[in-house]
Amino acid sequence: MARTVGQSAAPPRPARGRPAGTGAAAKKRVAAPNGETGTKILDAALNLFVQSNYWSVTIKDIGRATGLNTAMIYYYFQDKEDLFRATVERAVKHAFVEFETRTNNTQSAEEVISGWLDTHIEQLDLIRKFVKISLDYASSNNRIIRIDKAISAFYDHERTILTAAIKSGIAQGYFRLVDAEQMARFISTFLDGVMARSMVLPKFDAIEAINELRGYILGQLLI
Amino acid sequence: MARTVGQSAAPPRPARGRPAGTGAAAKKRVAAPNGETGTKILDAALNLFVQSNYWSVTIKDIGRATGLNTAMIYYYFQDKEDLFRATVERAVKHAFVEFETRTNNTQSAEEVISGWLDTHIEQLDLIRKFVKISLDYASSNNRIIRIDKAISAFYDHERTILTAAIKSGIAQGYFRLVDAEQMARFISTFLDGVMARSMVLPKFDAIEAINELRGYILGQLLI
DNA sequence: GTCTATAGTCGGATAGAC
DNA sequence: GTCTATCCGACTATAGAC
Repeated sequence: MARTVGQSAAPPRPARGRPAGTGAAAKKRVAAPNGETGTKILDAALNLFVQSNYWSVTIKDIGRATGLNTAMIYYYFQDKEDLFRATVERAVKHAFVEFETRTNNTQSAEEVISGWLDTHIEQLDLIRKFVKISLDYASSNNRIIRIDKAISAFYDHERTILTAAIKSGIAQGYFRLVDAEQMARFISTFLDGVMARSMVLPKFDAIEAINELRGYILGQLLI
Repeated sequence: MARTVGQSAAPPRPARGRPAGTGAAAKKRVAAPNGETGTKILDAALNLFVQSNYWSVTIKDIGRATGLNTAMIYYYFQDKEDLFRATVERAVKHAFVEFETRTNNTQSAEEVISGWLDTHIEQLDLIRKFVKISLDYASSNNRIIRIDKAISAFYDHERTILTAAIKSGIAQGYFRLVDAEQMARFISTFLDGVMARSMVLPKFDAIEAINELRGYILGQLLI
């Protein structure tokens, strides 16, 4: 984000509380978080992070939500940031699975685009969670390559699917000759707006907005 | 935001650190924050809140940024939350001033709508700040009536201007007969998407996106 | 109005028993 | 794998001198 005032960028402050790496432990995660407990922690953490935000949720909150002792969190994850990273990656993976299921069988270009919007309606909560934690992560000033990649992967995937569908529709003579990349970006940006606005204004009707988008888009595309 | 998991909503936790109202002070703000120093604090606070977020910014950060002692913050504001409230209200007020200046002299309906987009391009940074702190506030789970009102006022103002312009254009025969409310919501939602996406993806070209929106909108409206 | 100093509290992370 | 107990640091807010 552009900074307009001549303040020096704040370097990432170390987390509050006892500094990590103080003790003698070798600092390796003992268990891969794929078992029952690790997954339970990830699910609870995601919901807590989404309900408020990364900085407001404490390790003790996650312990309470899972019925686990706080020390258990550190048995499965290196630290709070590592837990957040795993949470983001898991959310993206979930969203992907839904998307792939949707776009798996070959469909007409119009069905792909409309199906994409349907996915956003059906998976509204999941995608809003993804956007929410992406926004939180963006304001953390602490880049983590794996998280950057997970977020980019989501948007790249979206762009790829939409662009291909639009180009295909044009090639087959169903769609008007539009700039496919631009149109895909337009759809994607609007969908982000739906997610953002439904966070800020609880009365906002996200489904209605998506359906209105569908009308505009198809009106533009269909010959 | 809808909660899908059966966890009880976390009640707002009291702020960390020493509890407010512990001491004997009468707890009234001594000075109205309109003087030089109060304004300086507000400006610095806004920029810091936007650069990262409410929970990561400390009173000491604001002290450093202003060159003031931390105790001075509490001389001008009741507590951190009160400072945040004043910051939001100030940002909204700023944005309003810009908008009013723009929409002051009578113009054609097309000019009003296009001018609105121009305002978003020219005041991109200011409006993004507003959206950013609105999003942060939305995830605070701690409603403050004055902040709710300030945020709603912004969106209501936007809706009013756009709807009126579209209706006027229709009445005067320049625009197609569209649902004015729906179209205004569409524009407004897309603009939110532009702001959100430019936070998440630094490479995103917000100005280009707004100009593309202009093309779509005028294409829809103009006969 | 501005500062120094510090109280009171909370949260992240660890050690080590079982 | 799970828990108890606790350390250490960071934070908000205050008291009170000047």
